[in-house]
Amino acid sequence: MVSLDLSNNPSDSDGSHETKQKILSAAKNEFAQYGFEGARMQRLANRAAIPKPNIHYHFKTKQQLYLAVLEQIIASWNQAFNHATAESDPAEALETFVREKLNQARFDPAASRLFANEMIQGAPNLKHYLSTDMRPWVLDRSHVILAWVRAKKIRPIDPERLIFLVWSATQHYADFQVQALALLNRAEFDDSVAQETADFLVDFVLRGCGLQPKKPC
Amino acid sequence: MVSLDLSNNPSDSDGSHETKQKILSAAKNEFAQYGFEGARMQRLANRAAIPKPNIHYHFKTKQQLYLAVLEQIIASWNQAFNHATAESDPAEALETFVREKLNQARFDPAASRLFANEMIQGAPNLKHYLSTDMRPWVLDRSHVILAWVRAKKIRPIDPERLIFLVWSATQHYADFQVQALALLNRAEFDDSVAQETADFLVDFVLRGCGLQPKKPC
DNA sequence: AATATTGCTGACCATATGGTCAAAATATTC
DNA sequence: GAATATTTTGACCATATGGTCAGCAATATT
Repeated sequence: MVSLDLSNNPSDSDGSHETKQKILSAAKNEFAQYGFEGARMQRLANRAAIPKPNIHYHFKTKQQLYLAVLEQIIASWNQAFNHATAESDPAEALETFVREKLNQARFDPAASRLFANEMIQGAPNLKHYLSTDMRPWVLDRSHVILAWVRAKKIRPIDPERLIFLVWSATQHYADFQVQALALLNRAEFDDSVAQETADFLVDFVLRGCGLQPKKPC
Repeated sequence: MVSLDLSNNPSDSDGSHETKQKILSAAKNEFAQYGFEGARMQRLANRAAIPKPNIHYHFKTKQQLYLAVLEQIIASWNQAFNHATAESDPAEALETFVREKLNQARFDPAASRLFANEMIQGAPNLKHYLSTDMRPWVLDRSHVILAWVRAKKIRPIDPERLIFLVWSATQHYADFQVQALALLNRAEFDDSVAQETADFLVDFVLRGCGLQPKKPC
């Protein structure tokens, strides 16, 4: 599901690898919070606790660093919901999908926010990825869902929109975390909030698909 | 539901009003796309087709302009879902809510994206608004939903999370429009896409709330 | 131990940035 | 229609920005 390729320095044997990861991590957070144009190389360097020129040693330009971060994020997003097949139990598969997506959003909110920023801007660097990698993946997953529909395991439903809805509902908790916490009157996105959220979403999605919720009333 | 107050120039009688609105409109788009830090005053001036100093005549600083835009957006978001009462028909009220929210996202995506940017950044300028205005509003709306639950018009459900889900599902179509179009393989968010989306979401939300969808099978 | 290679950094640069200001243009008042 | 107040703008400024570079430090290599 990966398409970007931006291998940078030819030598990645060992020592500098650590620094490079520190930079990538700091960059992810900086870009996530401020977007590409709003990100500042100096502030990024401060985050990584290294001198600014060191960044430019490992990544020639801001743009290249940004692309490297994007690549890393995309590469890490290739697991969830891939297990499900036409033979799977829809309720179980959907529940796994929702929980995995929510975990991604929870444990790597910066990745989610960076992606959000890129989308808001019109995906100037990911347009190709959207059509070349993401859409085929969605199509593939849609076929599974449609198989469930044909087998009457699930009510007729637009699979693409279902996937998109799960994405929005889960990612929103990462991207709009301040809002979520303010509205739920919670201080932080801790285990209890996460579990309540996951339970709610699973329940809601299953019902939306016409499936029985876990706890029957 | 409004709290910000940043009246700028004392004289707003007439002539400059037009220019001011042009600036505000251009600023909304610029800030929406690039966020506060990524926005450029010069690019903003180009959008508004006026010289840059003219902006600073009407708005002292970038920050003040940003706040003025935020204020305008917030003020325009005070209608949807306010009609519903404990006596309303839940299905009807929820449908209206979803459709109104989706229309907002569709016809003013810049507003939605600007708000998204502000949330992603941690709401540095809207923290107070979230707790002082938005949360009370959500609480108030929650009471209506809870009344429906008590009256057995609707299944037991967490009202705050329901509202948050509708927000996320609708806003996502504005904020992630490129992604939505790429995944749905559509060229633009036209009437047909909008209607299909609205129908899907209404149906899904109603089912999620345990209500009968419009077209019974 | 000497040498080559890689990794790191302080000082620096050209340019872009938010913002100013005085003067010009326009509108308003008497 | 002269006088006044408001709005617009070209020229300009101090600073911040992404990026460079020469040299130093550390690590491999021979």
